[in-house]
Amino acid sequence: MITDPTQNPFYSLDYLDYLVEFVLDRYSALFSAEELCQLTQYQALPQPSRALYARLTQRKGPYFRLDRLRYKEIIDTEQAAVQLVATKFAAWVGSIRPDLQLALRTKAELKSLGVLAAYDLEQAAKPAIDQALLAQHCQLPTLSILQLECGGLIALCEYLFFGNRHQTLSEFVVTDLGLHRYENVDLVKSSAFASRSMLNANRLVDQLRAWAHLLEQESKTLKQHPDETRKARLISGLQGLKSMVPSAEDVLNYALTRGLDKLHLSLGQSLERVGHLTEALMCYEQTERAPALERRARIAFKQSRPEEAVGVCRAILKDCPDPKQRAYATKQLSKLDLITRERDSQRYDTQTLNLALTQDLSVEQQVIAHLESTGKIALHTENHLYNGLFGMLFWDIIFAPVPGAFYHPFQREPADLMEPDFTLRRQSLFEARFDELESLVVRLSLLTLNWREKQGIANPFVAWKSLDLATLEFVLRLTPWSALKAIFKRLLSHFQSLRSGFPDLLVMDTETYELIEIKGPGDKLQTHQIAWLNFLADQGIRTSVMTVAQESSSTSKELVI
DNA sequence: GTACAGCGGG
DNA sequence: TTCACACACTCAT
DNA sequence: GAGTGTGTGTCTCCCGCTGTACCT
Ligand SMILES: [Mn+2]
Repeated sequence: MITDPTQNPFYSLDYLDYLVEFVLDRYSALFSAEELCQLTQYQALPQPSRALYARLTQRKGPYFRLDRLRYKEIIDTEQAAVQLVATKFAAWVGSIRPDLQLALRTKAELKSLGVLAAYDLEQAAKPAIDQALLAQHCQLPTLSILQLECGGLIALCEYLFFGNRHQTLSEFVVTDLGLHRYENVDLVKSSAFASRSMLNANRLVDQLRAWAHLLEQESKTLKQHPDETRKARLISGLQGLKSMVPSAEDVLNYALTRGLDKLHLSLGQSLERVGHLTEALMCYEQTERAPALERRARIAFKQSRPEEAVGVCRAILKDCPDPKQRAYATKQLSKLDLITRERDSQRYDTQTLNLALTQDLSVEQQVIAHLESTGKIALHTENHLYNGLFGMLFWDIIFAPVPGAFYHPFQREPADLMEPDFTLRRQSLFEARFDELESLVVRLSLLTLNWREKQGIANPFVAWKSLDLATLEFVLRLTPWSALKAIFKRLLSHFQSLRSGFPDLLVMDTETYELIEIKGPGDKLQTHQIAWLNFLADQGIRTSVMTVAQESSSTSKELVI
């Protein structure tokens, strides 16, 4: 904890000071001379000015009415503001911006000044009022308006600190209030960025992804409501964006690789949607991330280059772990008689249940209620169950201070979690843990210990609210280690694509449990669900798919196996 | 008058 | 400002 | 039936205030 925001009126300033010192300590080599100078100037400001700056940089801004700035830790706001202006951290713009004199006033204020009645604008919308009064050069008493300068400086510090653009200083508040909890990891001088060029590349890719996201939305809109003009603009936007994507340099960090991968997929998908298949293909060729290979194969088929498509499908089967892409490749190749699909027999059970379904509850909840009437306890645990057990039993390894994995105190996961070499970089730790876990006593005690000690702390594998200790203990006790070990190893082999697809329900009887995937009317098994169902069944875990049908007019509830 | 969205504080 | 899942829709078969 | 898109819950807090639009 850095400070207690409920007690310390200067909490906002203390957080900013902490952050600035942190980045100066760790990243001073990445700042330009000008940025360093500004930061030094900031640190030399009198406390009230720094306090005001700390407040304003957290707000949307960048314009603020002096008369609306009231903070209990700042006695003389005007004096603090004057200092900020003197050091160029802010500027007075009230007298040179008549538009702001209007925009920063409320409708009620303009009304009490009598200008609405004078120009017959009582019923107009606020933007229209502002525009009209501005055009009339309407004179009003001048408000002092402060414009924040160097806003980018603190944004840069925040980006350096967190290594991403979605966390901000409010993370400090929320954490010190106990609303978020993060594992305490020794940061071992790890850095989010090793050089300025790496930093810049990350920020650029973040920006490009934001734009690509907007264009992706636009491409969806246009698919529904075609408009040639907007489509042409969209396409040129996509092409422009595509040409701005930096090539993978040698100075890559995990976040940048991931960002680039997602950017290529996003652009590829948008281009595909507007029918520019060749350019989409070029995007997909830039990344290994699923479903790039599948998209490449589909496009090659569409463009009548079956040899190329077949090659891509073979590549999927050769070294891609994603079940969805593998299923696609298998299907295509066997359709062409290029492989003999070893009759991938179904190894899980199926059952059908007729229920009088209602709209107000999910099918899963209704089945749970039905099972309870038969004396069984069912929970909708889905992916949380085995992932949660994994998180509990491997907690300290997930948060092991591997170089480069943790670089600030608010990380919910190691930076390299999704990397293929995540396991390799923790090889000996995993091996030792797998050995220890051979003992049921160790498994149970690790679970209990971590459940108590780590309660509520963020862990990418643990969804605290949807689990409870008794359930996990029950499952741990009743799952043979060989099965659990196999599940964990499969999870570890490619967490990104294998953490999902588990059956919906955990159904517990007195001394057994089973897993049931619920399929309501109109819902079908997905390929990664089939993959897990078969795998779990292979491990000897009772696994089935329950198809729920709307009960016909008869009132009987019957279970047909 | 109410409903709602956005913002800001802790 | 994600991701997983169920569900709805379209098209070609 | 396959492919694609959409809606929902969940994730990364939660409450209160303000300003606006729209309303019987
Ligand atoms: Mn289901």
